[in-house]
Amino acid sequence: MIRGGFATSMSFEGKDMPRKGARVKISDVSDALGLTKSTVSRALNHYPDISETTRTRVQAMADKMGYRPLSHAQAIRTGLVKSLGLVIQMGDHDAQRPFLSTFLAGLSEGASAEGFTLTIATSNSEQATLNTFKSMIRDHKADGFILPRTMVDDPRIALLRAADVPFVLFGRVAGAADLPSYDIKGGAAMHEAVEHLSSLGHRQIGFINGGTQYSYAPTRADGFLRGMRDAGLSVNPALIAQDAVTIDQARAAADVMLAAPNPPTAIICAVDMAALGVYESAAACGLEIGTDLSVIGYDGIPEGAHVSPPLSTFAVDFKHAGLRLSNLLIRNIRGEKPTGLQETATAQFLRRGSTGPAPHSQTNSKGGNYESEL
Amino acid sequence: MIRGGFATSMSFEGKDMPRKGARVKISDVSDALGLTKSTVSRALNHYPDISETTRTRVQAMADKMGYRPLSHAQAIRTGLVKSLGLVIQMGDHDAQRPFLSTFLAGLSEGASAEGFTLTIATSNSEQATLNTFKSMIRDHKADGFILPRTMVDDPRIALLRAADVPFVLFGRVAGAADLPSYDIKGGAAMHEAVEHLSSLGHRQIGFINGGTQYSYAPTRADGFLRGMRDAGLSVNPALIAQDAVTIDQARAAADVMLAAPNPPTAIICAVDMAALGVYESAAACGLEIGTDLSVIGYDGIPEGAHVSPPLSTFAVDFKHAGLRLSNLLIRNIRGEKPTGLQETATAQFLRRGSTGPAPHSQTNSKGGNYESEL
DNA sequence: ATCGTTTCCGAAACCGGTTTCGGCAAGGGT
DNA sequence: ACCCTTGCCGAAACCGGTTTCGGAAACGAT
Repeated sequence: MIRGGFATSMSFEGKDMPRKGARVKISDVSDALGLTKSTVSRALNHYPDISETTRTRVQAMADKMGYRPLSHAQAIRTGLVKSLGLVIQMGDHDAQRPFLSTFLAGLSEGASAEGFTLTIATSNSEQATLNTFKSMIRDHKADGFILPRTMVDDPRIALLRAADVPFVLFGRVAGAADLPSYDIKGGAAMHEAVEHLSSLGHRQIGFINGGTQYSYAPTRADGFLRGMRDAGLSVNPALIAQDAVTIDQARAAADVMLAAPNPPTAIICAVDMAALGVYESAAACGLEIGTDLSVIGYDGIPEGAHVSPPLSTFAVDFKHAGLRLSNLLIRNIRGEKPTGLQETATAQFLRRGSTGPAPHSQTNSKGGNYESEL
Repeated sequence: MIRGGFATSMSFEGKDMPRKGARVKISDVSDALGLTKSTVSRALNHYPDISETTRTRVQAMADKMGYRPLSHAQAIRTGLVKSLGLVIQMGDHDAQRPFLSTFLAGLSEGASAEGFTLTIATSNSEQATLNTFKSMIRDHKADGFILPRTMVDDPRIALLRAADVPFVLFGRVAGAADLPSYDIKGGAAMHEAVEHLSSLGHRQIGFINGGTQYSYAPTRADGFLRGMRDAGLSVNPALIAQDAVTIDQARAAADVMLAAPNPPTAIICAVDMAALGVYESAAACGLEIGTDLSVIGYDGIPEGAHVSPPLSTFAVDFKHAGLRLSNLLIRNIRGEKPTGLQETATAQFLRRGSTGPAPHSQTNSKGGNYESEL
């Protein structure tokens, strides 16, 4: 056992034994097996011209020696750096901030499951974002990109399409059915919100939408309008606001609504941050949330559980979103057709304290009975 | 002009002209200049054996042609992938979440300023974090790492030291004066907090510390104790709590303090989240923040400005922290001695509504006079 | 037995750079 | 005039892989 043969599988203990701490490279594996590195490479990459027996033999030795190919070494030939790119645009509004960490967790998990890493960059403006994309594409820092917060006319899409670089959208965009995407059905959520409030007797329902430049805005507005129609409620244009993504913006919008001739008894917000603005506006008006005024948000930010009363909202699973997005992107990078790379998910309604029966309601005042409908 | 000479500098329009859209590689540059690629490489990398005239000539042509070396192509020879690694450990507590985006913005800006990118990964446990480090080191995914939330006995440090990989600490750790680090002087902030409260007449001051496993905890506790001593106040052990990093944990700790024989008139929190917990506890006790009970936080989370009353706190510039950390790390990667790679910064006190004169105070009840001391 | 296929692997080129080595020409000293 | 530096660049090896090409051996069919 000590004086081993001269051509056994132990031969890599000889003079060619890799130094302690040194990376084991492909030639180490091929030397240990008495093969050439080209054979080892093809074996590990499942080339059809390698026999199954040597393939398993190579795989076993590679595992035993702990061989892991250097991704940037293969990248120079294959053109794949095994990395997913994410450009985070700060500043327009903070709404994505609360979810960022869980979103990243999902992305990271999905990426590392396939041996990919996550390369991220930040930018302060749309122009800076596009420039960042250009330089990352030029230097091939990533094999594909995740595009958070899809916009209705998204310049990133044009850029990436022109550069012929794979990408996946977080949020669908009209007229681009051939693009990989993952989306939460926010329209259905808004529809469900109206349904819920209607069942509680509300008839004057306001809607505070998010940023109109984002693709989710028309979708959620549509869901709200369909919900109103399906519930047989008339829509009061004075109770619809746009572009409220911060607390202050939403507060201003709610101030106007609550001072209108026919003030709403409930307000649906396209984003949770806006709902928190409604809280402030209601407090200023002396209205109590949950009794005088019902509020429903969307996103499921942690703060929503700590405000008083706790915010009824639609929770989005951002970790799962990240997980799916990275998976879709990787499959797109590997050449799958975009048609099969489109997924949607549902936001989960969390009924908490901010929704209650409509005040002065002649209809059913006990809304709890309707929970089973949700 | 159309029939150009056959050996002019325009010669790269000939058959060897790079195809439209194709990357310009180093051989394109060398061909255009009539040099070899080795010369071009050395010229661009400031080798001393290249004459100044050809160096500038090469540089000019490289700029003109838009040549950018492929970082993963040079990596295979140089061993540098031009990337900074960040492993974010989720879950222990959410405190880092609110700052994550600005922190990343700083890191990204500092990295890209030197041509580096940011490679990030997430993990769910300490063990997973260490494993992630190991695999990222083994596969050389980054040239160095940023270690957020330094712990008192940090296993990441041992791991990275053993692997001989550059890294920089966010937060100092005792007994490791030879490591690159960036830190905010939280001890000084706590000291200043006591000073401020003392000047407002408070004599019973509680302290709710953060997670004891983090290196900031003893530092801030020390700052608090020194502040108490310097203010001539006695420390009541019953008014000191540890390990409160969430709202609920801090609420529980405050509940105990406020029920103590000698309840505090002010509570200093090592983290803002804890301060929010104190708000809840005070509300439950019927105490009004800012008058019955003063509260000071630390971190400067955005929510602090929106609670009622707005939270007095020490704001930390996380963007600047990220900026400096990436700079320090890059310089460490480039071989600078760790001794010169240590920086500290100061947290800025934001006096808002949660601090007021001590109730029943026989001393100065108008604390505003003391603002100039801060 | 002969010949054409397959099967399977080695040899060598290649990817886009970097680094070592050696040599030519100009410059300097005597 | 000769030799020895020095400055400066080309040639070639190298980094750690991948991919193409070609040929030897095994196989099958006639």
